[in-house]
Amino acid sequence: MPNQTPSRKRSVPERSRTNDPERTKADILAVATEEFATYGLSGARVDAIAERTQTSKRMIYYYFGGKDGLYLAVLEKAYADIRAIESALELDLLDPVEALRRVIDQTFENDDSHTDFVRLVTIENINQGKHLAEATSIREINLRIIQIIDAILERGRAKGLFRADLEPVDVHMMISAFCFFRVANRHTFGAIHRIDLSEPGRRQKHKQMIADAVIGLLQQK
Amino acid sequence: MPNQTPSRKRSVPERSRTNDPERTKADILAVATEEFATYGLSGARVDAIAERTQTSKRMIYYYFGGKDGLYLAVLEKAYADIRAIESALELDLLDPVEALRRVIDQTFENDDSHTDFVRLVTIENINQGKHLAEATSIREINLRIIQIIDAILERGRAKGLFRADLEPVDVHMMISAFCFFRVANRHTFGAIHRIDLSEPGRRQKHKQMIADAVIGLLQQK
DNA sequence: CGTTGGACGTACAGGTTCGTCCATTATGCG
DNA sequence: CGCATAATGGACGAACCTGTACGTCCAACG
Repeated sequence: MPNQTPSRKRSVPERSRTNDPERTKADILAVATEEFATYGLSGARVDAIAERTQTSKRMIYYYFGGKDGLYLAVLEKAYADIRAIESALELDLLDPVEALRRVIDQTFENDDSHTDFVRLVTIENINQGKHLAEATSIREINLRIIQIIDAILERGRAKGLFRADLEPVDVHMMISAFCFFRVANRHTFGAIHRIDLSEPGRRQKHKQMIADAVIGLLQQK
Repeated sequence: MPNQTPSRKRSVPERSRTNDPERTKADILAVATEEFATYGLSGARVDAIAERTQTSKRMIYYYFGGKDGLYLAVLEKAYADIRAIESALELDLLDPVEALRRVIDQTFENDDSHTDFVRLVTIENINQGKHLAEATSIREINLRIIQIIDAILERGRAKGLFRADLEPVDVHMMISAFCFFRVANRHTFGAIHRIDLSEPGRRQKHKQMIADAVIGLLQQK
């Protein structure tokens, strides 16, 4: 007597399945991004991701190989999405100070509105950047911003506006540090000092602050 | 006939057990700090901590109630240790600019040399600051630095050196953001830009940068 | 020198989580 | 139209992880 399988759940076969690999992958990625950003790499649950997806856990392993593969895909997509925004800057015609102000504004707004991205980067640092090391694509993406700042600094120096002893990477770090910290550490910093960092007034003030500080620093001496 | 325990491992009974609660707790805390800082809250393993301890897992539950309790204790101790250092600053006699430079120097060195602390704060932010909210002691600890900066700003304004429209919290955030970011994001930032943020030359340069930027900002206008 | 209570160790129960097996349906192509 | 292959679902297993039951050891003290 072979194993009968009569008790199959027999869900109403009215709706037929439609294969759509791209949609399935995108669906998984979107849900996974949220899960990883919320709970971290070790805190995220594959089952939880699968459940909130239109598809099943089997598909995660089919397309992404496993939890780590999925995490890497999420990380790459997050960086790529941010790149798309930054690359759109058109600054060649502006005077250096104004151009720099726009770059800072852009970074500020980016970090502020893409909290998932900020959290993923934070998580990757907790993980000591091990996954990022494998993703060569991510490196190229971020060099764009260095080129942009470099060009601005060059033009600024040519006009005698900026000092010459600061490298683009250091200027970028200063800007990034401030904008990133505001978002990444908003919970502890907010709780300790009892302030809401997302409140519009303070937001504006902070944006002004970092711009004034960076530009002031470049004009010193 | 009482239950014989013949198959007992029979470890050389030379060394007798000495009860030392304080030592046991400190031992657990030290190991746990490292584990949590390395793997995060969800990534840390109670078994792993117990194994690297002189004592057993039972004691973790005995003294700290569980994984969460242990994590909270680790977090509190980390903040307390940092406080002890910062409170030692003696700045009343210095002129405001020099005093501020010392505060910045202190913050820079603190973050740079206490990577465990930086990682724990990062982890707590990933966790949305939920544990920190329960630890009222931590809040008080951090208000000290605000008082210090406030006093410096007051004296600076009295002498007509500093502008009046920046709050101590905002100045503190600017300093913290830079110093914290350097350590917290050193993996991703270092990998992307292929630089070693702990290299002495760059370290010095960064310390100079943030000090010049903050002081310059306060002296603007 | 027997009793007592805090400090401690071992083993395990209960639940969770990742990853896979097997079966099934869709789709493209000859 | 039939077959090969890609895409999909559900259930399951094995490892892992937290927390606990239960018993032992030790120092202090009357």
